[in-house]
Amino acid sequence: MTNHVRVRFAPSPTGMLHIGGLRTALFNYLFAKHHKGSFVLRIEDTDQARYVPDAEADITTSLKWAGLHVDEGPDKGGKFGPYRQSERSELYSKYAAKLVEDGHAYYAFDTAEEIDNMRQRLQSPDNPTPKYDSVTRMEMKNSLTLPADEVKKRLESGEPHIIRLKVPENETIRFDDLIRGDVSFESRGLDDQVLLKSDGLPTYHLANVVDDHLMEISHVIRGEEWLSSAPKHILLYRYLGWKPPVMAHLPLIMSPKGGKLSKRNAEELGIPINVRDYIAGAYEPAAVINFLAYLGWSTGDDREILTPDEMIATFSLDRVSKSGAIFDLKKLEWYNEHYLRAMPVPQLAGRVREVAEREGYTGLTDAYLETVVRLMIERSVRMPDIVEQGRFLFDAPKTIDEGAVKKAWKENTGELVTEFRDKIAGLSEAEFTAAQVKAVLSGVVEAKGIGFGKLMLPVRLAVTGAGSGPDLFQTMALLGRDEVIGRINRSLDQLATK
RNA sequence: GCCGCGUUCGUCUAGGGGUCCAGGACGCCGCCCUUUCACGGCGGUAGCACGGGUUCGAAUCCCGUACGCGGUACCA
Repeated sequence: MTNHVRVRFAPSPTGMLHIGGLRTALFNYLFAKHHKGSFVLRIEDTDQARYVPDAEADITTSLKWAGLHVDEGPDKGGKFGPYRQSERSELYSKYAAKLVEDGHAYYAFDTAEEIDNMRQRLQSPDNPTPKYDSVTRMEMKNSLTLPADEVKKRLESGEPHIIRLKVPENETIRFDDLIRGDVSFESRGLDDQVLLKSDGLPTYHLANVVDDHLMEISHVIRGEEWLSSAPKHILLYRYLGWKPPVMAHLPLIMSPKGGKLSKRNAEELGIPINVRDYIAGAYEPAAVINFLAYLGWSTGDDREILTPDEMIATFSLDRVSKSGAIFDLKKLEWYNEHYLRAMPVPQLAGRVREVAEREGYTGLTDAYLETVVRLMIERSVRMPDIVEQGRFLFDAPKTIDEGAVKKAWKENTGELVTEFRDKIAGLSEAEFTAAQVKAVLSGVVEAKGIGFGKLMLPVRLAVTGAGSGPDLFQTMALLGRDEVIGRINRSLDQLATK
């Protein structure tokens, strides 16, 4: 298994890259890197109707963001290209024709209506979705039922047609899945899968088999939603005379509400569904990757935080679980906090600057921003929280928390705060340090013989507008004497007129 | 309906016949730290779906049931 491991991530550009897709990509990537193999990106754009022009760029951007670098792909090239299926269409029709020639596939001329009619005719409570299969194909319009010369005539006249796989009537198809072990299907339960569509393009089933073989893919690692069609793929490998790659079907990522994680059942829970939403939400890629890695996989020891290298070193498919994993946003947030706090302050400050400037807080020094980061980091989940939760460090509060005022602002509070203000006004800007300001406040408190909080809380309210937050004295020192005094004056006015 | 795959704390999981009256992490709860909040530290809550086997012994093996999920397209 250590020989020439080649895996692929093969998304179809029908929409933005899904978080579940990123997890599939991650597992492929980790497996490839663990075995010193290749990670291939292949774009499965065989569905003209659902094609989304921006999707491929989104996939590429998302993988880069996550740090999953591809060894071969549309942008990167490689000796197995092209890596877009739309650029390989002749290949598929060639193999489809060969399959027909060998008697393992056949031409079908049925219109959509005719297939519909068949389904309606055969539909019953016992069989709600009749298939085009080994029993019904003999009553349809195809090269198995039509005389050879008529088939030829139809083909030559350019009549729209498709190619279907001729699934054997009664056979057990089994394969060994690396995650699930021995899996078997009865061929009678399979339909005669369409291989080549009437637009001349292949379906996923044909295309993935042809490409995986031609690209020398050693392991197919994909979501469990593909397990049911795996036997058809096994059949195709056999009929084409190829050795199938090793299969591994990953457990699905589920919504806390049940079912596959999808836009509908995730976004209302605050779970971003597309990778681009994580990027926009400023999640830490390392956190998302660490979180995703543990969704269906574990190291077997007690580690929770892993660097990419550690993941690569430890990863193995036999430690992937079989059952679906529910997406836990709280755990992702825990990971995100962890990685956020592990980041060097100057680096974080640089990123905070971008957010701050976008909101109009310009002209701030690096030193200022770095202090903001130190003050806010312990109470932020994502980077932009530093600005959102710490807005009072950028701007005077527009409002003062009503509830906190009710609790902390008593009869004589105004006078106390006024006295504190007058005292700090006597400090020079240079003297206006956290320690000094704290000493001033302590002095007032002691002189009045009251509790520390009786004055500290009102001052906090007056300066930040909130009843809680980072250390008040460091906050005031950062803001500076004049700003603090200005805010206190405005708050005093505001609270006096109530 | 049929086919397939699953089922250990609320969640992610460890566990691959005795060392498990089941371990870790997130969450939740409590205490400590702090004359704010948060961080941090400490502690706690909580689980082998059910029923039959096999075995001296089962969370671990087998069968069945229930439940969940996936598939059942000229979509991937």
